[in-house]
Amino acid sequence: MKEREIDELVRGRLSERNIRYTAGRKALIKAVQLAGGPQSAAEIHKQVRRSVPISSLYRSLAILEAAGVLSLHQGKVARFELAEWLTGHHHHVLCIECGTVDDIELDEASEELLKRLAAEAGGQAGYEESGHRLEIEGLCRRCR
Amino acid sequence: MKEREIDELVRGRLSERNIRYTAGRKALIKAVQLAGGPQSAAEIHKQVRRSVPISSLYRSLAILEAAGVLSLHQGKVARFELAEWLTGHHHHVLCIECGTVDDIELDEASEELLKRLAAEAGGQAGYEESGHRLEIEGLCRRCR
DNA sequence: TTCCTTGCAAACGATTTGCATTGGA
DNA sequence: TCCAATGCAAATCGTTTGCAAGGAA
Repeated sequence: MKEREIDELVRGRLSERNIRYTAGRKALIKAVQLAGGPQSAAEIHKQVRRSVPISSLYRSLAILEAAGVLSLHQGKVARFELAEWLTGHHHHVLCIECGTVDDIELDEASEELLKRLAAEAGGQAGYEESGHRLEIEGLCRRCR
Repeated sequence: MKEREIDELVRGRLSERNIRYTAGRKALIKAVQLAGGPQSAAEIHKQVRRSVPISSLYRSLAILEAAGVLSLHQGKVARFELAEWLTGHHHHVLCIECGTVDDIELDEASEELLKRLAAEAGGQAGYEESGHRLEIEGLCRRCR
């Protein structure tokens, strides 16, 4: 999708919600779009420092996320787990409501499938695959 | 793997590196192990507040991670991307060397497979699956 | 004795908030 | 005009560090 289209879609979504699509926000969206992967506030700020002060940057990120224009690829608190040589290879399920993260193990066939799929897709992207992880999002039992 | 075994493995790994396996660290490992999923420093601290002050907690987390006993499931800076209704559904490839993150799209068949696999596995874990993401790690072209 | 680890307090960096001001619909 | 957005500075939160004291090898 090209810049112009995204721009129009974002403008529409925001105006429905009485949120203004100002020059600063436009710059911010453009920076994220051009990056080609998830960006931190600092990285975005690097691209828009002249036009957007850091406080507005953070405020706009929060507003745009709440409006569904941006999505949070990973949160800001570090999370630790036992290394895989202690736990065995596994994946995660995350509750979108309460934030719980549970470990899950796939059955052997699925794991084999996934491994092959990851190696294949990684290869096509020009990467020499060395690992993969699957994160499944949803509502946990308690939040349902 | 049971608590006792993990304990021995950790003790071994640490002693090789001249790192002491103190009561506080043991408590910390136990807390992570019992949690069943990646834990934040705050969550771990909740379990060991009587015995481990927050500064020691953070220090031990860093030491244990460097020793390969803990692994960081997600870092501490928030990262944003455009929502999927703007970009289309996609996944990520990460270079373990330079940290680049690239978006990739799977072919339809693989995506279908993955979607089914995620819904299935999420369901078994008691989650009502609403999404999934695959992160593939490896070496990018430039780093190879 | 040696040196890793601890515990407290101070320092830090990232993020948030209060408030007066600006600017778009 | 009205209310969202801005910009600065102060506050806050999670995390890190300095340093003196404690404890294991």
